[in-house]
Amino acid sequence: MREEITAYKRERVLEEAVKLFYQRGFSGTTLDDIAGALGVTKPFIYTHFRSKVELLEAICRPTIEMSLDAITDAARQSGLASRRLFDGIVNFSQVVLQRQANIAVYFREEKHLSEPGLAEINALRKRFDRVLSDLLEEGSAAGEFQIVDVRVAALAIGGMVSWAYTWYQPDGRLPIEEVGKKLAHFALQLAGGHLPVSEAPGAPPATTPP
Amino acid sequence: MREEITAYKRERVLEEAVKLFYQRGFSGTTLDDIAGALGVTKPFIYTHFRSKVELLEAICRPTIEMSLDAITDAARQSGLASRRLFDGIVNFSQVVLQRQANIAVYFREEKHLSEPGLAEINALRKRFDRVLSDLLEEGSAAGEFQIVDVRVAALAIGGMVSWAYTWYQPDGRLPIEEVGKKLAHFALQLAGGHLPVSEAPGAPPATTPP
DNA sequence: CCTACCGATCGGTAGG
DNA sequence: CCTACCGATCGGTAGG
Repeated sequence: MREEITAYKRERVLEEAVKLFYQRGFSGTTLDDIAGALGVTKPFIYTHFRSKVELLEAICRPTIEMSLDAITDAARQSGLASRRLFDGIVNFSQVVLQRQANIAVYFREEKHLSEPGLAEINALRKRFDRVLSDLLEEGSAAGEFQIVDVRVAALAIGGMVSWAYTWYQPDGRLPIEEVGKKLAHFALQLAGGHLPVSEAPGAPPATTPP
Repeated sequence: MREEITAYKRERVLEEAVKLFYQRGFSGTTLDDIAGALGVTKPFIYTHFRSKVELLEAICRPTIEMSLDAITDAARQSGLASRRLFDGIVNFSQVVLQRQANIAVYFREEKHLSEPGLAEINALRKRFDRVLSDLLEEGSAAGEFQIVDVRVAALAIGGMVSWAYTWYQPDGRLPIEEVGKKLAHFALQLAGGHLPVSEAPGAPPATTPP
């Protein structure tokens, strides 16, 4: 149980840190600010994180990992590339919009990450682009997509979705799910594809053994 | 002539500042760093800029103005919405990629802008989104585009292009012009449109008086 | 987990 | 007498 308490405290620090970094920026936020918001003092933070930069890395890396998982989980399925692309972009959009503050802090404060921390995250991003490129390539080979440059298309789609952290308003016109579906639709159209017209719920399962 | 010299000195300061802010971040760069790179001392900078923040604003605002002009110039032309969208995105891509460092610094360091400086830039960005939305709306009404949500589509296209500052490598595979055309192509496809098949150079001018 | 405090650094400005 | 600068230093604050 002690571990649970420790983990909880750590989470609370992260929660408050990402909120303040999002609002005021990394260098505009002091460790005293974070401590104050939690009703503790600065050294408390140092019992959970070695430095201000380590706090930043704990905000960024898991979020990038979730983004990679979102696209990978969908790409691994069986079925049409169009369907997997759509689902993958919906999943990825959920991560971007549900963890909007983390994504924003990552892209703004990248320069403050440590050398090894940045390297790890860059590796994850390369894998993301690779998974998306491979999926687009697969759909092109199958005649589902029409793409003049698969690598640039992957960057265009990734950017289109990532960018949503700059404009999405949680209390705005559209809920997260709606935005995700629309972005997935645009991604398909960008790739020159579309979902199958008959999307019956009773479609035959793809991996049923005989 | 004295004015020209002053303007030149100002430009040199900005040039060095954007380079260093791009490489090391706004708070990771001291005014002494910038002065040192120019072979002068810090007070020199203060004869041209009132503060470090004013330096940042001089880096950001003109670049956003150029982005707005890029899309507006194309949207104002006569002819098919498809053609104007294509040209507008090519123009906008040029700004993003030719002024890659300025764009990157703006998006990363937005939190360091002054209240009025940020407000001015936000107004420009709203106008950008409006011009692009109107163009998409126009093309939809003319039957050139198929768009489920024009406002989200404008944000998706804007994001797709803006994002290029994060991945474009000036010494990479593709020159700026090529990337611009590919992004414009993807934007058209995202909107469910395409350029007219016959793109003859001798097309009739649209505004010739009888 | 806090009080108390340091070594270092930075943006901005004085006098000349 | 002014504009354009430099050497030196100050007040205030940061991470640890």
